[in-house]
Amino acid sequence: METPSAPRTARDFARIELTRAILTRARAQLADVGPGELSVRQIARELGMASSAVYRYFPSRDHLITALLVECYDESGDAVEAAEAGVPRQQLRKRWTAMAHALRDWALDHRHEYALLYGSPVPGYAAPEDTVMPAMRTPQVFLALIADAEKQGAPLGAPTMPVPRKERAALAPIAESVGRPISDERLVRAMMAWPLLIGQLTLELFGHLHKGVLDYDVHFTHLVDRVAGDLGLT
Amino acid sequence: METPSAPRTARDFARIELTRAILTRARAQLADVGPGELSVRQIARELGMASSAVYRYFPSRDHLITALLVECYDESGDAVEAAEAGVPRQQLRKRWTAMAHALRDWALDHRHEYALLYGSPVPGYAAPEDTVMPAMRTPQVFLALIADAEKQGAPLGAPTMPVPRKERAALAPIAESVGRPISDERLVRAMMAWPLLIGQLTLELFGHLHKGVLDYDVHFTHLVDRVAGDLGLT
DNA sequence: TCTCTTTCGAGAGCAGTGCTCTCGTTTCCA
DNA sequence: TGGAAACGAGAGCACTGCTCTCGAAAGAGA
Repeated sequence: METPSAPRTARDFARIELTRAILTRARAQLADVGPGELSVRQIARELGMASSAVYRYFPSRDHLITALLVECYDESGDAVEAAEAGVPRQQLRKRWTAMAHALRDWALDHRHEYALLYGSPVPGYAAPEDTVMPAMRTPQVFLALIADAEKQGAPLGAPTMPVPRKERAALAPIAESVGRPISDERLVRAMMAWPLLIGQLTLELFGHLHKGVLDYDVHFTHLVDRVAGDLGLT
Repeated sequence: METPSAPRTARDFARIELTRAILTRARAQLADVGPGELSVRQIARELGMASSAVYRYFPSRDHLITALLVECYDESGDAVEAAEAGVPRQQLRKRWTAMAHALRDWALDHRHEYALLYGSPVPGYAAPEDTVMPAMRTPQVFLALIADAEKQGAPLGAPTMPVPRKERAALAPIAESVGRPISDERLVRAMMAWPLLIGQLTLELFGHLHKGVLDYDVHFTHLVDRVAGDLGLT
């Protein structure tokens, strides 16, 4: 599993090259079969090697899938970060809509990968430590945006209800992990925007909503706009 | 697959009994393995029959899973309907919180079943017609509640933004399917509450949020309260 | 440069899967 | 009561993840 810290010998190079090749074939396979149907033997076959040889590089199918998981987290994180970074810092609303639509676009282009990230956990429920950092990238882009809004003193949308003490306590660890000041009210709204985004994409991609009855493009756009208003992003 | 419309012979009775037995064993197996790991052979083994015999009752594993799907939709629908029906009609807020918490409770008690319903689609992406009716039960409870709120003239929470023409057009089919008048603004908010609910449950159950860092009980409660306020449920 | 150890790929094999086909047996219906 | 339909069991096919062994290749230390 572990890559040699400094590739020195020809063997080291061959190893990381083959590791990459395996991951690449796995990704390609993921394009049309879904994480559950991913086959180690098929990958080996496409690479012209014995299936047992793959296990020199990934000790099990689950480890392979885990590697795929961080790769996909990183890729979607890249897409979101790039889209968000392309907008001038003070245009908060546009930064939000850019990242939201970037995530959706990526999801639509990589349905099985999205399922791998945000669908039901596929292996024997193992979320190894390696995955939590890459998984946090997109949420962190979002929270940084929220912190910027706080810093700019962007007024929130119409007030709703006070944040009770218990909820404030529940959110405290998250507020702390951001490392920048965010008002409770703003944080609560942010903590509703994220599952709304994921929930909407999940319902769209997994087809749980009556197919074709809803124009997802315009609905998603409107939904993102509303969230922007709610978060006071102008 | 199809059950005899009127069970008359002993064979008919045996058939529906065995069909039920298979489904029951499948449900039991689903309690601790997840939809993807569901094994026809294992079910046959537990029932003391040859695996080939199962195929007399379900032509394929996917058909079995589909049957499981409608069963789970119905079960969660029952739970939600029961909880919502136990609240006096005019207490709109309580009806909402009751159904939301009922859904979450059911999901927490049936994680794999929830994954089957709202996680990544497990078979070769087939959502047969049989599943759409049961799948609509819970959303329909919710929409009926919204229609009741409209009828009672419950004032919505603080205004946010107007509903653009395109969005109104997109939602038209859904408004129509409800069959009762709902203002655009209210419908839009309802159409945000539902994915928020599903998204929150998905993130909680699939553990995509840093484990243990958030008290899901209190957060979910607060979130549901906020949605209630937003929907004008008092 | 020559050993010695580690790493590698390939092949066979195990236990499991979904699914099909056949072959007697049982059940029902006319 | 005889023919047709449904049934359960078993063998078998093609596939899976994974393990083990074995011979070859590569690197490291002398």
